[in-house]
Amino acid sequence: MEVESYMGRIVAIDASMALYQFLIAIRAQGGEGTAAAVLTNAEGEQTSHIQGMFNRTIRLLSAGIKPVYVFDGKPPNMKGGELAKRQAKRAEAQKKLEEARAKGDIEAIEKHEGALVKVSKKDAEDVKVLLRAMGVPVVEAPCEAEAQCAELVRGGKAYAAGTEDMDVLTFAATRQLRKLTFSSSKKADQRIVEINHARLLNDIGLTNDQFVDLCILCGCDYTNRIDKVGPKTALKLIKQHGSIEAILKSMSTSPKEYDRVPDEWLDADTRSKRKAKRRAQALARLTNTENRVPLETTKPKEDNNAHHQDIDNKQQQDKNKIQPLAFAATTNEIPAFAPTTQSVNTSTAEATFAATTNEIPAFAPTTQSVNISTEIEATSAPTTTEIVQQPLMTEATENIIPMEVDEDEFIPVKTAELKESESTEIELEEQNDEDESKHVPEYIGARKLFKEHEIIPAKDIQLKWTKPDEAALRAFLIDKMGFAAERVDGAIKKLITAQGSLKQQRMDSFFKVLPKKVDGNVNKRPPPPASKKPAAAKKKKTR
DNA sequence: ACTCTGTCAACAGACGGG
DNA sequence: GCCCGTCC
DNA sequence: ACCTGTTGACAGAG
Repeated sequence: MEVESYMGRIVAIDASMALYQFLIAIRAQGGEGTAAAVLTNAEGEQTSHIQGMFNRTIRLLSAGIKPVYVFDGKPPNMKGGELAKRQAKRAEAQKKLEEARAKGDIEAIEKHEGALVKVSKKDAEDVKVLLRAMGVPVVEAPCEAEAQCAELVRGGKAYAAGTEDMDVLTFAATRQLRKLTFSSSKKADQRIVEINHARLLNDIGLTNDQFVDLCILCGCDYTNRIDKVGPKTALKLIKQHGSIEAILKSMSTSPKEYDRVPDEWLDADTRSKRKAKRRAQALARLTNTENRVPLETTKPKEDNNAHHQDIDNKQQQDKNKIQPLAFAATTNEIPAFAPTTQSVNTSTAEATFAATTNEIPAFAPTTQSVNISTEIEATSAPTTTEIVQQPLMTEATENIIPMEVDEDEFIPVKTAELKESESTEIELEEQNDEDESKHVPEYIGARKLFKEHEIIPAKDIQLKWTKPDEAALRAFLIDKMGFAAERVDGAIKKLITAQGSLKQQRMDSFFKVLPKKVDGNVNKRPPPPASKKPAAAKKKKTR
């Protein structure tokens, strides 16, 4: 869509994500032999994000688009393995950065600095001050900003969520706008991409519940993924079976396939059985080193994982010989039963999540389903509201066939010989098993996160765009942040013009026909065309 | 040889003058 | 239009 | 104290 089509529209934007991007992108060369660094004021406070936000907001307003910025609250208390992975990655980057600094390797410094960019509380507060002075509304989400953006759209307070992050659709935002970063100098491809949630569901032929499951399968953030299952396969599987539970059940008939399902996705019972099997395999291989029987899933991909393996080896080599073997036995980076911080974190995080989700008030679920089903109308309306609620979930979970433990085709088990040498490792693992009786499959937690995310109901939020507070802006930008007075004044002029014309444009869009050059019309809400099929490809096709 | 998948690494702004 | 230096 | 999507090159499986 052309920019002009969105004149007068309200767009909810995830501020934290924008800030993050600005901090990474807006950097200055610091002269010869120095790494590029974020812009700062005299006190050394970061200003790149201020610069970026100020410019972009003025540009949006000048185009007649009314932004509302939504800030993150507390992170959701889940993200078990993912969280641990990120922490590890971060620590690694930190280490590498220091090494690079010591060596004076500029390229490496920049690379690792980028990986460590973080939006601090203060950064966000600074931007809130800026936005309020600009007369632009700010919403503070209780949890994830994307979820709150989606609620604003669903509740009619905003026309669309403006973000690149596909998660808003999983949160059931009615519309999403991408590529909202049109620039003043016209480069090629200035189009804004609009994605309509109801149409998307209609086109790919899924209910919202199925769509959420699809996103989880594709690896939406909060969970591990099933190896070999990407977008295409995930869609195929969901269409074929209807839910993750049904897919798992189907996969459980083939040991080879079922091996790919991450431990965290299994219920406690199946999971501990699998672990018992792995343990037996590992021990058998340990004591039987001359006579190793190759496992089918054993080949580690040298190129991909060699790095990680090295690290693991450095740290654990002599402590625990089971680790490398276990690593080989699973395709995941971190064996779930390995006595590392990772597995501990995972279980505690999940326990916390399980405990807290009960407290989440009955916000979203009803609103979501109702809105979606009313918009879908034709195709799948009857099913959407009821299809996947608790009953199906639990029922299906119970039906999953546990993996066969005893018949090991490849392992010659000689239990008697194993015991004395490896008893310590075994004890370690069994201690973990205790906590794991409470284990809830990861994808179920993720599902809850998408469907019952903590939000402020849209009806409780009032949005207002007011005249900018010129004095406050000058004080903040010029005096505090050290911006050039000339530029600021110029920008403020633009801002006032844009804010002033907002009302006019809005009236125009109500009472007048739109400018001639626009061939579509703004209010067009195309009904789901029964014939239009190619759109299904649009979602994944990069084009 | 060809297609479909998955994985990895690299990368991300906006303005204005020339 | 595109390229490139600059923003703090 | 957490924080990501896209792209293009590439490898492996069917």
